[in-house]
Amino acid sequence: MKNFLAALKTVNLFSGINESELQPLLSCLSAKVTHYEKGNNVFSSGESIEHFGIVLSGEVLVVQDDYYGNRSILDKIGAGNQFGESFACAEIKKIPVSVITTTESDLLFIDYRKLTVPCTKACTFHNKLVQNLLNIISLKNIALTQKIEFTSKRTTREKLLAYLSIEAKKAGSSRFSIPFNRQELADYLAVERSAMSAELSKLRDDGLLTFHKNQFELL
Amino acid sequence: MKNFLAALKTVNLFSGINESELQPLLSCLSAKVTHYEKGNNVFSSGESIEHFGIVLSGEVLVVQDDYYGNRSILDKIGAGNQFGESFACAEIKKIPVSVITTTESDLLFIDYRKLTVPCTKACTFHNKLVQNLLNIISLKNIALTQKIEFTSKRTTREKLLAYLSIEAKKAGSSRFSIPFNRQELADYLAVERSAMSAELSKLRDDGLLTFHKNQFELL
DNA sequence: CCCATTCCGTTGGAATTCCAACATACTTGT
DNA sequence: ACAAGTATGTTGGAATTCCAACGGAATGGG
Repeated sequence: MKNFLAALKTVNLFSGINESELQPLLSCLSAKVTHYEKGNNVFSSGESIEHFGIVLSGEVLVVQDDYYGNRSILDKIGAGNQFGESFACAEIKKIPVSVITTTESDLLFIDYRKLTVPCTKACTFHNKLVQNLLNIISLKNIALTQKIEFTSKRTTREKLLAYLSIEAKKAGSSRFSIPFNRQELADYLAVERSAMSAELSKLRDDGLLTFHKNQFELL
Repeated sequence: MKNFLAALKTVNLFSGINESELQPLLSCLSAKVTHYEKGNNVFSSGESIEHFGIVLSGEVLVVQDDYYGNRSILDKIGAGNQFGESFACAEIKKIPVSVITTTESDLLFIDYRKLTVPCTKACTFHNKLVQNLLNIISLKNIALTQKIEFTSKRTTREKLLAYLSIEAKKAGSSRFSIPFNRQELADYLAVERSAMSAELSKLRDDGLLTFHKNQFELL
């Protein structure tokens, strides 16, 4: 486990937990590390899982196959990040996704039930872990809700204005910068990059905003 | 509190908790009921909240105001349902939404920190509560992710096929029914109802599926 | 400095969606 | 059975987006 200390320290599920507590914590949770070769199935859709994973080294993909067998990539998880926690915590009988390794990987698995049930030793970090987990899932929840707000608008113009006006409000100023380049913003809002660029220019011509690179100002 | 027993029994956060345990549970959590008049602000955007609400009677709206002051309704919460739990659990400094009552309402507030910290009396329901909360938020998470998968497709046809093919897979059969009428499905997929109807007909003519009301079959 | 690459804005035609309007079931209440 | 209301399918023109292609600006090596 020592080899993975660097990775473990970057896991946000463990944030606020002292490095010296990590070892007892992991044994208390009876966490297990498993090594996978490239291209292995970690979880298969249809399974029921009560544990979730943390990538210590390597990379995994969360993928979804539709009725016709077309596979789409939902997420790419690198070292220090976790996967499957929502499915484990939701206790659903059949997970709708599969998880596969894209490289040789070391994965840490944690049983989510062990988190919520305080152990006999009254470990102090149990509460912290649960709070961290709630934090992580809730933050994701908020981000997803926000994104749906934007992508549910019908036109590119509406999507842009919805997104930019929330960013302005978040920044507390009419001048603000966004964390995306054009292609990323287009993907985020689910529109064409070039059409979005054109619409940005039109918004500028209509006197609604100005921009330079990822610096924007609403007028 | 007794007046609200019927409502409390429908709260899914309390599912699996015995009715006789509700009273001690609520006092252990130092939960408080507050009465609101119609049109009151329960939470205001910009605040920081460490407690979330449960509607015992009446109704509240979760709303978001953009930079220009346009208000959009994110959610409508009736008796037995909760609001704000993601914001409380995410511990964000400024919530991006406001919550207002649309009718006279009785709201129950619970401090989310009291949930995660076991009390001195070792209440048995603490674990259950935390698991329920994780469950609820995770399920919402999964539902939101799924919806984004569909709405991120570019064309109505792609959205329909993505949605229907996942429903077919979920049902484990090429024949299945969906929980939406046409207008609801259109709203869910963020497209026009009439355009969607037309596209459904085209998909039928193209031999990809058949349907009758909310009964579908993929071919 | 030059070359390759990436990012961004622009443009025009094809494809798609929106929108309003209308027709036809199907439902519901009386 | 009838009327009113709701849900769904259809259609045509307007508006929007997609898509491919291109050019210029900015960036990063070598």
